[in-house]
Amino acid sequence: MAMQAAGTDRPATIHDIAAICGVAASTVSRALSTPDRVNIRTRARIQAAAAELNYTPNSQAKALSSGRTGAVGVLVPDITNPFYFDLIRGTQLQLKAAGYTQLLVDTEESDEVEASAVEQLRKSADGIIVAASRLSDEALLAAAAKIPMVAVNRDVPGVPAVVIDTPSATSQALDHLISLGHLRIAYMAGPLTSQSSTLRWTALAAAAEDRGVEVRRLGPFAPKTQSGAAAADAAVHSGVTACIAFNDLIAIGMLQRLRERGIRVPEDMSVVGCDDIFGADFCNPPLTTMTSPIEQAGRVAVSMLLAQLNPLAGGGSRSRSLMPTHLTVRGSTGAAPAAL
Amino acid sequence: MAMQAAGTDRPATIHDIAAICGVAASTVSRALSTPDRVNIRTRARIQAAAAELNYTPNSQAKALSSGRTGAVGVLVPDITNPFYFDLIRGTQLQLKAAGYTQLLVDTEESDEVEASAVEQLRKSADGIIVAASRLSDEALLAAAAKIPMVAVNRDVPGVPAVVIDTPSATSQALDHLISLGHLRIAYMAGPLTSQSSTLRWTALAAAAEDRGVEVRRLGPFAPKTQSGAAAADAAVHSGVTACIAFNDLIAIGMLQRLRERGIRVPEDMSVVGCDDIFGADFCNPPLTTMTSPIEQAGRVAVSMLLAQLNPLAGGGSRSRSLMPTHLTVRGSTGAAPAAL
DNA sequence: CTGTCAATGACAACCGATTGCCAAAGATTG
DNA sequence: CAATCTTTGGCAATCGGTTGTCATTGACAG
Repeated sequence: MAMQAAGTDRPATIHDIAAICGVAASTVSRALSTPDRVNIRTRARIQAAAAELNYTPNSQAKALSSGRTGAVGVLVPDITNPFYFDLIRGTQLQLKAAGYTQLLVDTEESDEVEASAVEQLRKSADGIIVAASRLSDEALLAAAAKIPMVAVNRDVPGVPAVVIDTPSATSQALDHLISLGHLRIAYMAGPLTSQSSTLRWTALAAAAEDRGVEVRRLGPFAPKTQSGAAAADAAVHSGVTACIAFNDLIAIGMLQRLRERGIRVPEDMSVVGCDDIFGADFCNPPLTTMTSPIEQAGRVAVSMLLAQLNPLAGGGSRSRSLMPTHLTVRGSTGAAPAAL
Repeated sequence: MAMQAAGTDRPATIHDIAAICGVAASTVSRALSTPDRVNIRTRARIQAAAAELNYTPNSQAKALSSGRTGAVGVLVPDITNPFYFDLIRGTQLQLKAAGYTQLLVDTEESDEVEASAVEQLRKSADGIIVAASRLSDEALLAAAAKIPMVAVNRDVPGVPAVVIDTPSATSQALDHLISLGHLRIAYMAGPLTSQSSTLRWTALAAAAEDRGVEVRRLGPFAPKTQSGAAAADAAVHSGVTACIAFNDLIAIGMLQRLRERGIRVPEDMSVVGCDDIFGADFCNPPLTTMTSPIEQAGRVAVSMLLAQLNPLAGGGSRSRSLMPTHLTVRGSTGAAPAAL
């Protein structure tokens, strides 16, 4: 059995170490955080004692006195959406590497929940990463003034952001469909509050006009596989031969519905998704989609946030990062059906 | 512009309220947390002022002085595994409903990372939920002695747990396969450190002996779609006509590989998964699998943990909860191929 | 009219660290 | 040998609450 902390089962504090080493608590604090301010021999003793007692600083106390919490809030609209899994994984990895803790919050696609989460996190986190914010531009800007923030897939001047460049990939998708002979194409829109969906539609409409093909907008549809049924029916009813969906969830849902209705993909209808989430490669048929570097976006967002928090080295941190995407062609797109 | 906190942009504290109401800070604290200890009129004034200043208690300070953090750690072996998405969603929902914050940690399938996370969380969380722990029985028991804990899918006497009863579902799966005429069946095992995999195999082997069919164990395989390729090859090589996979990820990976190799499912080979994760219903062919109430398990785990933390009402909290599962038959299982 | 008790709210210690300020001790220099 | 500077480490305040203790007050019973 050990000598010192035999009886005490509660975690060691800075005072325990101070008592053992015969120094003041403040000296222990300095030895551990500002080693240069302490004599090398005292420091060694203190560090040895700390290791002996298996000391870890109490993060609450640290946060209270220093003002920094060592935590970063990550806000996502829907924790069950696989898109955010990849994002969360990216942030988690990078945050852990930097010694930060991730506070994950599901804002349930609600601007109110999101606003209150921001208010809450303002005190318990050093910064936040907001994915696909549902807040208005003004509200987001106001929030960014209160707490260091990086937005993901949300472009508001004045708010540092990581934006996945799906809009430019939509023209690749469009060209792909055109090259397969499609002339009547639909865009299956996402939520009205989603800026991504709006930007994607704008880019698509511009590209369509440029190429002289007709693209109509249908929806909005909730970004869930279940809404794919409605989307599929709407697409069939509108008479298009190909669709570009707001995201893979809708696209996968469409595939299921089209199969149920006996409409063959891609012979009768081509479907393009967006994001290349888990499942896009093994659905039936495998989904042609715009592949996004989601996890990487999460890592970049964390890097930008940390740069904001610790503005140490030279070179001001970039305030906007555009992530490239590309079209991944699989089995859900094919030649347009011959006109009757 | 407002009267009081016009200039100050930093969050209001208990002292601000005290100053406004002309009472001591402690009175404010009591008015908000122990309303009965304060005169109803003073209380009203304080509450009004608190609302006016948009006061929210500082969670760090609260944690430091009260010893309770209002946070619960959730440890999962692999944050990218869709199984845990559902679990996380369940815990997130229930924790939020109870006013707790979720601290999500990815232990990377490593017992060391897991142990250090537990040690860390011990000070910054009121309790933890450990999914599919990789710790030894002794280590887990020791950890549970230090901090309130609920294990998920890990059965160690003395540690409260939520266990999804997949072992008993394996005999359903086996009977299903037998009824389809399969006589040579393989179990594609998960990680050696996974207790779930071991229990599932034990149950399956017992059931097989009971029914007089041959079930061999192959693997272990990592619980990822990528390992499905190796699993598929092993299954084909072993000459079985049906497999029961440790989980859906492996099963889905197998489907992909079998398709590549031109082996038809279910005509040449039947595949059964486990968990019914996102994707199991739209892969090709749709996967026959043992459906687990994963999200519900997360919610139950939180309830059990909270009951442990606040042992208020009568009826000691249950220390073990078994979640029922059932077989969901889809397209990946079919009649055994006729013997040559 | 006085003694007892409950209700109320102030005071101060405390949670575990950080940090500004200062004094003591040792090193350096003229 | 004295004067000055530097290193080192202690003291105490602070962060924002919680909570035990105690004094004051008014109500009520005897």
